[in-house]
Amino acid sequence: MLTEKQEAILDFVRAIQAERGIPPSTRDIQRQFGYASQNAAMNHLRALAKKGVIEQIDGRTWGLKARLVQAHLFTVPVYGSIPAGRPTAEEQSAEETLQLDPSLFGLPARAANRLWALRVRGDSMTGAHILDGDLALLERREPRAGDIIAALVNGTETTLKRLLYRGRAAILHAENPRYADIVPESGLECQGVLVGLIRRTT
Amino acid sequence: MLTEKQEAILDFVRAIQAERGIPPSTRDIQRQFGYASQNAAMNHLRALAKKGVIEQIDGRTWGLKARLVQAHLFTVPVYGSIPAGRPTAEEQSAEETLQLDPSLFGLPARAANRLWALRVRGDSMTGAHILDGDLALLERREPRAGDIIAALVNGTETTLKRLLYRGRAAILHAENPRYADIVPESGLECQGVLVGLIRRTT
DNA sequence: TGCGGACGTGTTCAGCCGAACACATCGTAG
DNA sequence: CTACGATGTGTTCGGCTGAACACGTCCGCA
Repeated sequence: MLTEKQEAILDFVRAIQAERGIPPSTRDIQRQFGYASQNAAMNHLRALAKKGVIEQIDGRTWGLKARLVQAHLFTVPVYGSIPAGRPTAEEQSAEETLQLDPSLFGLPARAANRLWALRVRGDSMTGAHILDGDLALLERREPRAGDIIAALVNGTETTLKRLLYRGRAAILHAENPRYADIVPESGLECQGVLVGLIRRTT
Repeated sequence: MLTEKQEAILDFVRAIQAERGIPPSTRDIQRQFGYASQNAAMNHLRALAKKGVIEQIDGRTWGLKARLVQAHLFTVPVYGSIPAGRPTAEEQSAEETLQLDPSLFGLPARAANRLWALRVRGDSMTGAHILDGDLALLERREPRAGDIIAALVNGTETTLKRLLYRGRAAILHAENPRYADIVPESGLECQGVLVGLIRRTT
């Protein structure tokens, strides 16, 4: 979605805006990244705006929408079940959105735009103490063996499974003996790695 | 403290800043109040700054210092283990504090000062899918049968147990067969009822 | 081989911004 | 009566800002 540079710029804008309320000017960005020209920053801001993550607040100043800045909160989209395709930052398809303090899960600020949440359905992960109705917090990143990941199976729906390797073959293991392991035929599509869990018990 | 005009200006600044994140310029204020001179606004801003309700955010822009806009977040104290006595609102003894959105757990605003959190130790509640290291969110209120509660046993430490009744006698049931039920001798001291759970998996 | 996108330099320009200075009015406290 | 603070007007200035234009590099893709 975002290039590496664009993400760096976005992080900087977010940091400044969270700290002092006002986003950095193009020349602030220029200085921060050592650009010789103000236009380098301008180009990135325009690119970020085209991708919808920032906007021009008062017709001049480039910054994040006010709601996304509040204190040091992340705004995380919550999905019920994910239709085919990767969950992107398009929040249109998100059921709702939720605000949480990243320090709760020990997440660095730059994880902000890689986070999303999934409302867990079914009992396939009860062995890992993840229940129906729980809210799984996921980060879009490369999974490691043993991670619990949200994976796209059958190209239709996203499910939570533990990623294991049998030799070189990846298998998706349900933490419930009533469910069989899934062996992805073609490439494995990982949409996120579990980093946190939120449960409502009332 | 503030004059009538100053209060009007302050309200306007607050409104604009809440809406778009960036406070109005002196000329915005001038237009809003129909001043013929920008200096009228400047004078008021300087007066407000002298009284401490406003400051210069980035060396130029005048705006509110406090983030009075901050969503509807609860500040919840987090305890490791609770020493004897009831966990009160004194946050001095809290290990840390945590900010969360009450809507995450479907809690009404008036629950704010009844909430606290406990860092779970031990495996006595794994049957209820509550693990060592989890953060249990609790509300101080009268428990009902079947609730998972934080109870003070032996007058020394707080543990999480399920509250059951055998006839009229209350028993504290660990959701783990390796732990025996506890039958409180004297009155049962309930410090909170489990309303939510937060787990960090990384 | 050519095209376009990401990325970056160098420069100029019009507009907005805070700041300052000079000055006026009014009511109130000493 | 005087001094002062609150409230304004009118004007000017230097600095910062976003925007635009021209130009250049690198890399992947058709």
